[in-house]
Amino acid sequence: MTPASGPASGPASGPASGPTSASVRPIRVLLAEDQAMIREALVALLSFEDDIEVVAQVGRGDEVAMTASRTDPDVALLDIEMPGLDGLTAAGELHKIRPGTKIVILTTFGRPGYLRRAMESGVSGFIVKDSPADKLAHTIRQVMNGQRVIDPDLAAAALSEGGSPLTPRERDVLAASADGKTIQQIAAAVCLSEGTVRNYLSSCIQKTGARNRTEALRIAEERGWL
Amino acid sequence: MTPASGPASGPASGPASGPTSASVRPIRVLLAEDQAMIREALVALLSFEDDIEVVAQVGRGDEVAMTASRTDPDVALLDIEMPGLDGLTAAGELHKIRPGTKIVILTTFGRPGYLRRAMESGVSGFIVKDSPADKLAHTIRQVMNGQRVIDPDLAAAALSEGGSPLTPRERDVLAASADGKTIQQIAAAVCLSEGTVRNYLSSCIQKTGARNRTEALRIAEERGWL
DNA sequence: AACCACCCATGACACTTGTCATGGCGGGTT
DNA sequence: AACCCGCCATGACAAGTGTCATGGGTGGTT
Repeated sequence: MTPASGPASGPASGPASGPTSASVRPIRVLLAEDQAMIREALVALLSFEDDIEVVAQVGRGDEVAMTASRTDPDVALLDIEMPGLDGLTAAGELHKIRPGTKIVILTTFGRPGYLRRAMESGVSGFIVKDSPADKLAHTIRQVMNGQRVIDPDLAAAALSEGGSPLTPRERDVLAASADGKTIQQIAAAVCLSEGTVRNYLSSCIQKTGARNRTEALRIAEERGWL
Repeated sequence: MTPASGPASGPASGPASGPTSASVRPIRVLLAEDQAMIREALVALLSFEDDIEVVAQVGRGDEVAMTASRTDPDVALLDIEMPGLDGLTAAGELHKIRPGTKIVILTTFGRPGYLRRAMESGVSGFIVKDSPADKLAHTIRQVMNGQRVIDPDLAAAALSEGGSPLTPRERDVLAASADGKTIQQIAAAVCLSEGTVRNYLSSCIQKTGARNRTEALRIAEERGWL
């Protein structure tokens, strides 16, 4: 009952002529978004564009690569927050096996660290859900033209921040300290001595400029250092 | 260019006959959701329903009541996470000035505490964004018929939990402890002695069964005790 | 009046956490 | 070989945090 709910419903009736590009064959889009209602709403939104066709939908990050191989999309539209595999990792995986497929990240949080990781994963576009709706179709057409689309404010913020100063191990320990876990629990989770955990956390706190491990975790998350 | 972007675009051509109800006049819907792209995508989704018309969109909670007075909707569809005023408070406000308007909460997180607060605010429907897309239109029609629509799992979870055991002051202090704040900072924020803050936090930790204030905060948030 | 719940505060104590110095191990650089 | 960096660990100390007992004040209930 919703539009384009099948994997291949065919192009819109008549010779498709998109608002900007005049290609006969519509742009084939894979959409990955975990919340079903939002996913189908985005499909509805794109169904109004004659030159764009959603050929596949997935609700988990770990289904992106396989579904792309099967449905051969031109553009993959990926949310970041997804079960199974986050959108950024899924982007890297997809870019490795299908370098020709353009990738657009569509996310709620415009964190500079996300953007940096996205650029390292071969992503062509990065837009936030706060943007007006027409930005979505517009971005899809632009990346198909070989352009890169990045929110200007976000790009500036990402450039002003350097890369993560945390060593891999520090990162692990800090990440394991989420949800108010005890030093004991963290030590058990990462298989380390409690003293070592405290040392790592201490240096995380130093490097983030925080006063707690809780605050350090929050700061590191915002900066995309996890 | 997006469907139903104007406040009053009129009913669909021909005598409207909805899939379930056979009313001539379409159901007038007010949509409140802060993320512009999602909001317009939901509008696109609802535009496929002949018996439903989105007559107003807002991106802030504090605009709900005023816009409802101006546009006279039958149903208000409210997200919870919004700037200005959260959706639950906005629901209470709206229910007070327009008790006839049905209210549906559409949210990302299905927390039992949210549901309880929603019920106290005169809400008729409560659905999560994980639901399939057709649930949205279906829910709108059901609440128009005077029915209540609540996710069964959520209802069970909310019933199994009692109300908040936290006293108002405990709630304040715990809420002020977010983001890894120090006891000093919390005390300054709520204008209390440091010792008193520790006492309140201690009882919060007791009542939540947590081992930290960090974990206590997380638990209280999940249960909707804030 | 007696009682209870909540509010606020203080002080003492024990536990957890953050910091620092120190040292051994492995790998890569100069 | 000397050096630096990251990894892991220990021990000691200081600071922060959680717990408990205690007490005074307010307002509502029985």
